[in-house]
Amino acid sequence: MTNNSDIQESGKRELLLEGALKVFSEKGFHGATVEEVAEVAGVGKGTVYLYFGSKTDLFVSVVEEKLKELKGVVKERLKDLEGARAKLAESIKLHWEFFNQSREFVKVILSDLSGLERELDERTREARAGFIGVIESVIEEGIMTGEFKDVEPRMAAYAIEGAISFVAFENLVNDKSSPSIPDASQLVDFCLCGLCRLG
Amino acid sequence: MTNNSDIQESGKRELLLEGALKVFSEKGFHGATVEEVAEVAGVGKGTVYLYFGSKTDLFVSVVEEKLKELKGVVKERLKDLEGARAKLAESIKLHWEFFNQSREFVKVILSDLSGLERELDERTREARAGFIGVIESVIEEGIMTGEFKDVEPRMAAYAIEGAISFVAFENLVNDKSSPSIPDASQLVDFCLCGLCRLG
Amino acid sequence: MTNNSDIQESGKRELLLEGALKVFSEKGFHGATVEEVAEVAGVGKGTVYLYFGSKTDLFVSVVEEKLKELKGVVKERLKDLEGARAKLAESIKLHWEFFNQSREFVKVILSDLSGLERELDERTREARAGFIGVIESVIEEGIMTGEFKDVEPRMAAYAIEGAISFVAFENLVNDKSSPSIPDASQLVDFCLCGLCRLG
Amino acid sequence: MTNNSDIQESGKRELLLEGALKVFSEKGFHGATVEEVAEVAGVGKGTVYLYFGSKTDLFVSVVEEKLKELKGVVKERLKDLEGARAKLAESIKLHWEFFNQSREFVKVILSDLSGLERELDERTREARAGFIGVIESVIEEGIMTGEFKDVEPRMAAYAIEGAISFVAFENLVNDKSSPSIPDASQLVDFCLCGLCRLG
DNA sequence: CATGAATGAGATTTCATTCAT
DNA sequence: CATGAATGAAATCTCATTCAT
Repeated sequence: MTNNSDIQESGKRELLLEGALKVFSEKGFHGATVEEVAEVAGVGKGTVYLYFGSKTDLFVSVVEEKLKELKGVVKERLKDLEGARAKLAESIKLHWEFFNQSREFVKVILSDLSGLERELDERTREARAGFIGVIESVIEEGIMTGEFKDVEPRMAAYAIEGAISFVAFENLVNDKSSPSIPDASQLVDFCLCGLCRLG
Repeated sequence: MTNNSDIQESGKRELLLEGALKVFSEKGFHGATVEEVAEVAGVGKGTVYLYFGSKTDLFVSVVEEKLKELKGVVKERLKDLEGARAKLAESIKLHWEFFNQSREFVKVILSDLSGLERELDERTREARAGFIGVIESVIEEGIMTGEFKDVEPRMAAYAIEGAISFVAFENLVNDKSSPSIPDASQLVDFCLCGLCRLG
Repeated sequence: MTNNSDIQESGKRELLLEGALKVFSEKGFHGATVEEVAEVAGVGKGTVYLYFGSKTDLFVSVVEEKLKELKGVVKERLKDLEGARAKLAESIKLHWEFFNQSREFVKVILSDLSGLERELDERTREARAGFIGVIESVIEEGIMTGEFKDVEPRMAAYAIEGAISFVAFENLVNDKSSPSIPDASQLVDFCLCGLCRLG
Repeated sequence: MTNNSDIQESGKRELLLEGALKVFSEKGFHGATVEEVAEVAGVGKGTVYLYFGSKTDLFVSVVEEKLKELKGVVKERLKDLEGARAKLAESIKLHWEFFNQSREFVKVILSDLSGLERELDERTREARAGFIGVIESVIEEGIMTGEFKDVEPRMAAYAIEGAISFVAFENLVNDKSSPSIPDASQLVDFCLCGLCRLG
């Protein structure tokens, strides 16, 4: 949809996104080569450029895709919940599950994109913003209903995102095959109530 | 005959570390070139390899150096404080100041090093762990004194580190010349007490 | 059952030659892509290879076609003329008109085909030679009748061809929408009488 | 002087220009590879980019260099001559000698540069114009002194240039080891007096 | 006959690293 | 110790050509 939009639905685009996710996750943006992505996707090198404008476009597309996916899941699940607290808890839980399900993806998110072309950088930022926007909304809602304190919603959202990402990343680099904290409840508690024991 | 060790006392190493910090911060690991670092440091390109084994070694050294520095500062300041709460608050504050003082450094910390040589990767991890260890200790102390809940200290430390980093990063990519939240008090409150209104 | 030869009478070949002329003229041999030629011709990319052996073959065919066409036109017009002088003048005029009618074609003629496959190179050379042969014959005739000096006919023909081509090309690269010398009379005079003022 | 101006005088630049002249002459711009040029020049591939910004820059530099050289030679020789006629004759002679001395260079001059970057295209045009300017001046002089007819000087200059180039090229593609017309006198006569027998 | 998705050889260019001075 | 000219491995991307439909 980025480059050549009218290509027959052969599923190659999906194959490529999957392969790219895998390779970028393992090696990061710069460590990965287009050739390897193509190989993993089971297509020729040139085919990549039939579906994506450049290596960077491919990368950004992977990020967009995944974040959009998560955003969708989160929004869907929040519909049935009442109360900002419950919603935030659920968001964090889903987020956590997502990161532990396709764990290497954290590395993709944290990948060094300094020096990307403006437009693509923009797209990454937007995808991230869109995704974080969901959490931001929940926080805003909580502030309105009085459940949450009067914080800067965006800041809080990024703080939460950061907390989840870093814990997930830590799990990852320590090569634990399963996360050291098995469920998200500790993170939920941390975000909602902080570290301090209540008065 | 001021100094007879085989450590060159010409100060070039320091010059290089400074230059590298600046350039890596601006362009990230992959965006930076050894040549530019040498230029900024005011030395020849070949000189880099007299003091550092490789570009990566230089990069890792910068990270180590900076994290060690911050670790030292934090430890020093914590000595005079009483109570894990106060100590954690101070840690966060210093951390925040650090990130906003040499703001671009966040990018360095988050830089994509996937696929690095094992040894160097190890050193980065250790530097980070050592640095985070300070916060971890404070948390452990708080748990013991009953100030903090009985959380997994490492997880909590990473959550805090992540929260700070992401908020700082968000400030960065939005090109705000000054951070949107001017001091760290909101972050401190978030980490200590969470989002929920008490009672 | 209009035509039973194995020559496809769908007109695609002609369409392709036309499209190729246009595209090669605009972008030169190397700047043009087979895909664009096919697009302009309104056929599929693969179709090109049904009618031509390769991109180069297509290119050479265009040259052949056009030069043959011009050769035909010139020969036809010369039939009714008397005297080598008049014939040469008419040839130059037609040549000039041709170059200014499909002006970009000069670029095609001058296009860099170095390193072409021998066979194709040969064909270009022959086409050019055949085309120039007309002028050569006129010159030979003029020498016999005593109208022209006893020059090497081929050399003279190439000199004339070069003079016309370069002036046309100069017009082209200077982006003049109409040639700076509107008719060929100056060129005719140059070729017939040279620069020097008589006696 | 194009890219990195302050490189020690190791003679590599000259080596590269020579190698490039040779390779571009044999294979044309597109047929030549940077690697081969480097090989012929006896340097590494990367070295090319130390002295020239790109393959195209290298190519244009060769053209500039050679045309400037010829221009210089012509100007020098014309100084001692009297009369536009004699000057033009000498110019043509030198031109002819030049083309037959480094004969393959014609192909370089005629090379297909469609689609070059604007700036470089400009440089080629200017080099050519500067070179042809010499002939143009001579023609202007001749017109003023009454030796030549009142033609458009630029057109005449290009016509002459074209005549010489095409004859030289014809010699070349026919693989004659020595030119079919050994000296330039026929060309001189053609340009000065045309084909027609006087009176 | 016609198509265009797929391919992969091949070209340019960058840049970490070396080493002669 | 210091330098920076030289190198060449490696990566991205293009595009003529093929072939299954």
